[in-house]
Amino acid sequence: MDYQRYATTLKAMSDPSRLQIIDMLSCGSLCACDILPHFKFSQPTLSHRMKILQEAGIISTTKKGKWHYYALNDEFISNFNQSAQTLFDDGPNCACHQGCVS
Amino acid sequence: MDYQRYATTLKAMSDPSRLQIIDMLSCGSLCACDILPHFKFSQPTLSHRMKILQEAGIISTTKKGKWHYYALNDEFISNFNQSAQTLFDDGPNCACHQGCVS
DNA sequence: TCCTTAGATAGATGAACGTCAATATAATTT
DNA sequence: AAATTATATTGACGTTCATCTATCTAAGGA
Repeated sequence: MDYQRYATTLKAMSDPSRLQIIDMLSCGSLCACDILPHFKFSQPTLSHRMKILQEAGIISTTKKGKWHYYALNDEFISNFNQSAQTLFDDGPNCACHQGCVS
Repeated sequence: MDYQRYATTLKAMSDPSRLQIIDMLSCGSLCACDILPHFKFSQPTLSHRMKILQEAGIISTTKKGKWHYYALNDEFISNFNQSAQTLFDDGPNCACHQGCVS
């Protein structure tokens, strides 16, 4: 499995407010102006955070008029669940397949 | 859901080598001296990383003679999977339950 | 055209993180 | 007891990260 790629995804998620944003997006898309009032940080900080989520492949942006709508990527969720399963199941990188006695 | 707690877990996981260590432990326990040769970093760095994983509740340590054995915590895996499901499913913090139109 | 609103970008600053060399501790072996 | 092996701790240093203020762009409305 691609540890680097999965680590990048996890790092983008590893923040309480980014998790809350993901939770908020789990039933539909929202624009930044809907998200911002739920948090204490500034607008540039939200913009920065959304960029992190986007670069990690977690969300996508679509533009409508002057609003930018953010939505969770479906592949993100399925990739995430699959990576978790691969990680926790016995696999080729698992210790017991490399000659170690556990 | 407890975003802070879940974020702490994800942050501890959000590193390629720590993911690889979790993968190695997914079928049994290992001591540090079994893990270290798989990586390029030094022994103190491994010790530091194991402490991060332990403080996040991901692994537990048991001492046998001069060896410290590390093992994944069962609750970690079940908590992780449950948190993921809670996050991605519609829930009370989801946008559509807070008066936003998506 | 000017003003307002939504959002992004730039640059600065302080905090957190990863790493290593050196050293400490603890168990084992000789 | 002295040497060795396994691991942890300390302290330092450089890097990355989160945040802010200020500014910029783009779209809409007066």
